[in-house]
Amino acid sequence: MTLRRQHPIPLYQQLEATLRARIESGQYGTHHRLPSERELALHFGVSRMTVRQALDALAQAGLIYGKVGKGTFISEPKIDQQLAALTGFSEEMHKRGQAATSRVLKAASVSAPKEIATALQIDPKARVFSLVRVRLANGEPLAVENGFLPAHLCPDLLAHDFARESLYDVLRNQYGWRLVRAQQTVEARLATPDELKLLELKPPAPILVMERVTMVEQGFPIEYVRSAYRGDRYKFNALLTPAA
Amino acid sequence: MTLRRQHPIPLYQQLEATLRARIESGQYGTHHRLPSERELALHFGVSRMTVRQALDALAQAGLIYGKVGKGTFISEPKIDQQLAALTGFSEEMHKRGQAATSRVLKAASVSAPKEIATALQIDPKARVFSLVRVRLANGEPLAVENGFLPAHLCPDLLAHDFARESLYDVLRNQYGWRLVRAQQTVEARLATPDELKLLELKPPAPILVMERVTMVEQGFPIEYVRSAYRGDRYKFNALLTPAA
DNA sequence: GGTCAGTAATGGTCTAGACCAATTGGGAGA
DNA sequence: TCTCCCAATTGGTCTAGACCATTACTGACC
Repeated sequence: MTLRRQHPIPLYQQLEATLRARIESGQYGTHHRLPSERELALHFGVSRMTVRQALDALAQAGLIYGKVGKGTFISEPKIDQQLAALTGFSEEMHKRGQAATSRVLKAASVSAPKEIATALQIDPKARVFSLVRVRLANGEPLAVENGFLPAHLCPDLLAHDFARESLYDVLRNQYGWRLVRAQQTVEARLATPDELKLLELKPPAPILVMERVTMVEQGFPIEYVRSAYRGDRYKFNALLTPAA
Repeated sequence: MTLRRQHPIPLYQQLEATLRARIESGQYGTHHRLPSERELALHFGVSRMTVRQALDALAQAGLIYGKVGKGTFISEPKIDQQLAALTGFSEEMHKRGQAATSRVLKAASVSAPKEIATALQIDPKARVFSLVRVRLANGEPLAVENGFLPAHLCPDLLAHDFARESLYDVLRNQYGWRLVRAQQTVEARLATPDELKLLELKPPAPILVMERVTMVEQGFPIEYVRSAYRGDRYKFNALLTPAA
C-alpha cells in the first residue's frame, strides 16, 4: 500500500485510513506494537511529522496509545460504535439495522415560543420551522419528535418531504451546514395521554425524553428537538470521553 | 503573557491554556478573528507548527474554527459544560453544586456473574469487587448504584471507605489508571419494589437506568456500573460529537 | 551469576523553512 | 464607475532536521 501525492486527500489522512483499516481488520492483535514512527515514515516515504498527524488522530479516536521509549500499541477494540453520535433518527436506525419511517403530524412556519428562542439563541418571535413527526422503526411507532429550526438558516426547508427524507441529510447536503456538536439531555417520566395514543401504549408507561440542541461549526444552534421515546423499546447509547 | 521554556509543561499546552483563558474570559467576542498563526508565532516566540498544535486542540474542543484565506475565529460559547463527561457521581454532583454522600449497602469480593464478566471482558468467575451504594444529593436519595471492578486491576480496593471517598479519585490517584472512554446506555423503566423503598418513591415511578463500562487508556474495561436514578430528580446530560 | 554503566531506540516536543488553495483588497484598464 | 486581474494574506499540509526523557538491551566488571 502506497500513498498518493497530488491527491485531494492529504497524505496524513490517507495514512490514517490505511492504518485504521489494518487495525480494524484485526491484522494487528490487541496490544501489538505498531512499527515505530520513524519506520512508518521511511516505509511510506513521508516525514515523521506527517506520520504523527495520522497517529495523533488514531490516538484521539482511542484506537492506539503511545509509550515513550517503548512504542505505539493497539488498544483493545471498542465494544460498540458510537450509535448516537450526532446522528439523526434515520441514520441511527440504519446503524441499528432497522428501517426508519415517519408520519408527519405538523410541518409549519411559526413564531418561536420563548423557551425555544432561548434554546436556539434567536430573537423571541423570530420565524422557526416546526416539525412534528411520529418515528417508526420497522413499522412500529418508537418516538414522537418535536423539532424547531431557525427559518433564516434553512429557507424553504418545508419544501422537502420529511416522511421520506432525513432532516440531517438535508441540512448537511442541501444547505452545507457542518454539524459538529450537540448538547443533549435525557430524562425519564411517565407518558402523557397524547403520547400513550401516538405510541400505542397503556398506562403507566415509562418514557425516555431526549432534548437536543445541535450546533454548527461556527458554534450557534441550528436545531432544537425534543423527543419522547417508548421506554420499553429504546435505549440511548453514548460514548463518553474526557471533558475538553 | 509569555511562555516559559525549560518548563515541565510543553509550550503548545502553555499557549493553548493562554488562548483558552482569553477566549473563556470573553476578551474576544463571538466570531471575532484571532491573530493569524504567523502573528501568534512571532508574538510568542515559537514556531508556527507549535502554534498550530495549540490551535488544533482548541478547534477539537470546539472553541475556535478556521477558514482558509480568512483567519481563525471564536465559536459561540457552549451552552453547558460536559456535565457527565467521564465523571463519577461525586464529581458530577460537585459540578452541579450539590453535596454528594453515600450509603454503602455492599462492598465485597465476589466471583463475577456471567453477564458482568462479559461486560468487563474477563474470565467468568474471576474475582471482582462488588460495590452497591445509595447515592444522595443534598441528603436526599437520588440513585442506587451497582458497580463491579476486576479485582486484579485494583487490589485492596475495599480498604477504602466509599461512603466518603470517590471511586474515580481512588482509581486515578491511588492506582494510576487513566480513564479515557466509557460506553454508556440510558433507558427508562418503572421502579422495582426495592428501588421504591431505597429511593423513597411511590408507584408508579419512572426510573432512569444507566449502564456504563469505563475503559482505561489501554482499551480494556476497569468498571461496569448499573445505576437507577429517580426519574423526577435527575436529568442525564451529554455533549455529542461526530463519530470518530 | 549478578550488577551497573553505556548505548541505541522510542515517542513527545520543537524549529524554520516550503508549497498550496481560498480569500481579500487594490489597482489597471475599459 | 465598473470590471477584471494580480499580489498579499490566511489556514492547511508537508519536510528534514533537532533535542529530550523514558525504556530496553548489551557488555564489562565484580
